[in-house]
Amino acid sequence: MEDAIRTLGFVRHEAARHLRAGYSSTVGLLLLDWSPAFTDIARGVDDTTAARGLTVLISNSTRDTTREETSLRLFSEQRVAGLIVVPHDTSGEGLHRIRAGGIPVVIVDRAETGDQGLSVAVDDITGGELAARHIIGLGHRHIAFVGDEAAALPVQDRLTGVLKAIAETGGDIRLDVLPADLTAEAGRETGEQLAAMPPGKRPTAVMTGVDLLAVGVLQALLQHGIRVPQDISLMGYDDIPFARQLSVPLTTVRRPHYDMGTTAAEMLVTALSGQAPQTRHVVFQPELVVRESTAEHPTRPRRGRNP
Amino acid sequence: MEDAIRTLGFVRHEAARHLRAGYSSTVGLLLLDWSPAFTDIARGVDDTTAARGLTVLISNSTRDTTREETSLRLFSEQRVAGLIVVPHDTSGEGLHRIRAGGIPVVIVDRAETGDQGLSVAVDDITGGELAARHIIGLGHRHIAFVGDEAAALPVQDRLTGVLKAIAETGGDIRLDVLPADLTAEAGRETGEQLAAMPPGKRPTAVMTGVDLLAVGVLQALLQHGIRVPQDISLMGYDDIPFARQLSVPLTTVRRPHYDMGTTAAEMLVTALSGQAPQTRHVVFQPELVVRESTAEHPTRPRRGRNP
DNA sequence: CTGTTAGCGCATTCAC
DNA sequence: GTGAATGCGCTAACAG
Repeated sequence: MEDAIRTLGFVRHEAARHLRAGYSSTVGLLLLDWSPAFTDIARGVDDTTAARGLTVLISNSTRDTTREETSLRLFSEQRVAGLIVVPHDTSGEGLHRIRAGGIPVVIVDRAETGDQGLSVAVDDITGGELAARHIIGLGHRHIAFVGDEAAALPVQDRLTGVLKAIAETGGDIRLDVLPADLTAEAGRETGEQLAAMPPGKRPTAVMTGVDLLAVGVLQALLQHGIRVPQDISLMGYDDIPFARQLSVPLTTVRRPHYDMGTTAAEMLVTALSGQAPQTRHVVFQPELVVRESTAEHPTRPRRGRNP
Repeated sequence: MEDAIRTLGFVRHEAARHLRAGYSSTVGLLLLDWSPAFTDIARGVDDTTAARGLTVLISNSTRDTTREETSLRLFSEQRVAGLIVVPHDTSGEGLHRIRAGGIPVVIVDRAETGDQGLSVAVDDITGGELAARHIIGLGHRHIAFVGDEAAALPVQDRLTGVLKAIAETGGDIRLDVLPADLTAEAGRETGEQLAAMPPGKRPTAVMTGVDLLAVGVLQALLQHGIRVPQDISLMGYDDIPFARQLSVPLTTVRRPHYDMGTTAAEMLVTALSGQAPQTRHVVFQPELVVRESTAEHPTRPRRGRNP
């Protein structure tokens, strides 16, 4: 019988099965873009769901509210069994509708609370503090933060952490916030700006909202003969796989993207099986990774050495 | 009316629509893995299909025949409208069944011919020649090729090109083929082997089947104090986005992965609309990208300078 | 132009 | 145990 099915080339019609059964074995994954951090999350989700026989519908919002809404509507129409979403900041409406529809949604990269939803996030405020303390501890007093404070919530959190760390130290520290999209190209442009400043007026340390920005900044700086870390310390955020391989191995703050993906997928699978989740909201702690792109401020020696 | 639909929260049931209409608006994308080159292809496919309102089901075979078959079966069950597949080398059967089923399939990264299928590939034999000529032109006479000759067909093509270029020069060139999986980790291991050889017996130039391998080789070499390119020239293949950002910017051969993705998706869209394709088989030409990881062989000066 | 109906392929139910 | 009937939600065809 099984043999006959195979020989005759019969293939089950999933749409019909789905319609009849009332449930599907497809889950949706909505990313913000295809950058390395999100690709790692996708890998984690993919590995976990594939092992469970689930199919994954992947979409990316390109950080655009309209495209996000469209993707969510398409997912709804597909009647996905569940959804893993890295939300764009202005979202909310479409997600509420879906959750109201009763299908489980795991929010990734945005801290949630309450006993309704499911989420996987990273404590980026602490991450920002970690980064800033490292830089401040190195003696830097004029720091730049590169990143789009206006757009991405997790980047805002990092900046909040930086400000918190600065506030704690007392207050003779200057922080310039340089808005930029979260791409290597935007990093390059910011690097150009930095390079164009007179050396005396330049920040001595640059922190970026994401590693991708640091990649661009680094490239522009080196191209203009500005040495990293001797002339400027540079620090990223994310620890994407290539951070350690850059021309100057990047000091950064690690976020466990792959694990975020597997965790989100596991939470979703649990929810799909109807079980109560162990924890509704997982928050990963970021970790400082010191490599070679940061160094002590050259003209301001360590406290207690020189007068 | 439209308003009423929106207010009442009505969402079309895609599975029912699909079942009734007999066709779906979902296409499948089957990758070999989530490495940067394939992610770029996915980006291209995603951008193109999203603009057309198509949903993309993404899966990866992890270069495993069984997983490939499973993915293809799942795609069949979903009755995807079309398929874009980067095939694992031992595949064929499952694809034939699907094509026999009449749904259009675009094969990516494998040269196809004939007036039946659709394909997007790169002339990797020429790419291999390009790479080898560059290395040979630099005066290297003992070369290593790192890559899994046994597994991936495109990598075999590159090696074929290398051998061709070597044959053309006459014959005092030694080529060591070092098998390795196509990962940075495998590259690291190969780099360790290279570092362990006595300097005199070491190849003076290393070509890798993919950039990811070169990343690992470079890391291991530098860690053992072997300078690139002064002690060993290193050359990759692919030109992944990070190749230029490595600690030593990588000389490599560029393949236009993103464009391969958009092209494959456009061919699929054309086929779905029932039109005859302009060309069934697109072959991109690779391009040599010389950066800083390759240099002249130190002990063998350029012809015509010293005796 | 609006309203009704039939049937896509499956899984579940009920009859045998 | 095997076999036929039903209906999931849509859309195309048809009737009014």
